[in-house]
Amino acid sequence: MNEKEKALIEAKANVLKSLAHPTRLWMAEQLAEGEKCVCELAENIDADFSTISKHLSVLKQAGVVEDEKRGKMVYYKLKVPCILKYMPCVEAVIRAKMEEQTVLFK
Amino acid sequence: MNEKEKALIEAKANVLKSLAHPTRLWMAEQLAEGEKCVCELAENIDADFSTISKHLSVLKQAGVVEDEKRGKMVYYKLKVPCILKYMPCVEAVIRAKMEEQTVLFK
DNA sequence: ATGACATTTGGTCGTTTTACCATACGTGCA
DNA sequence: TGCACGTATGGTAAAACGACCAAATGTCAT
Repeated sequence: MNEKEKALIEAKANVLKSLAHPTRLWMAEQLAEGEKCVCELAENIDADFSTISKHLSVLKQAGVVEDEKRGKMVYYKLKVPCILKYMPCVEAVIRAKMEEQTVLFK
Repeated sequence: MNEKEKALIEAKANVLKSLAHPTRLWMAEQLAEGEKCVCELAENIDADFSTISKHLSVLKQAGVVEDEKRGKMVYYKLKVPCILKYMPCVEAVIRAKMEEQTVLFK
């Protein structure tokens, strides 16, 4: 693996990592419906505002979302919407695992 | 968000997390070509065997890969191959970010 | 300007992750 | 049976992460 491939793998892993947290994944899924301000996202998250803000910052750093300040509020939206098209496959992994465990009881 | 939704989000985040490490993502990509034994994967990774084994164990726990022991060797393969179909979109995120940074020099 | 509001930033601390080393386990061959 | 080989497991230390609190920033209305 050369330097370039290594850098690409690291970059990809980083994008995945940004989504690999329940709160951040949930936020991204919410944004799939359209842009939302931080306050709207925060309504349904039981965590400090500063925590929420930091999670959004991680997604932004990763390039998954972008923000725009309008008045007092900051709006976030998905930057590359396909980023969530993947979830059915992720769910397939989970289903496969659950089925396997279910078999143990038969 | 009810308990069930919460559990699903956590499960999904967990699958993503298993892939959100350069070494593990690289391994998964290698396995897309077909099953490989630990020794084959190890050839191209600069890390301790125990480290490699633990990474594979994380992928297995997450349900992304499965293993099969044949003789002295253990073979791993992708369990749900679609899990890598996503990478083009992940790369799109990276490209978008890079283009943005490039613009800064114009 | 002042205060209230929405969000971000800095600091601290407990938890999790990751890498390495040493060691254990299971398998096939001498 | 004993040894070498391929892989997994346990322990430990360093680094990264995530949550909270406190305080800063920027914006709007007064």
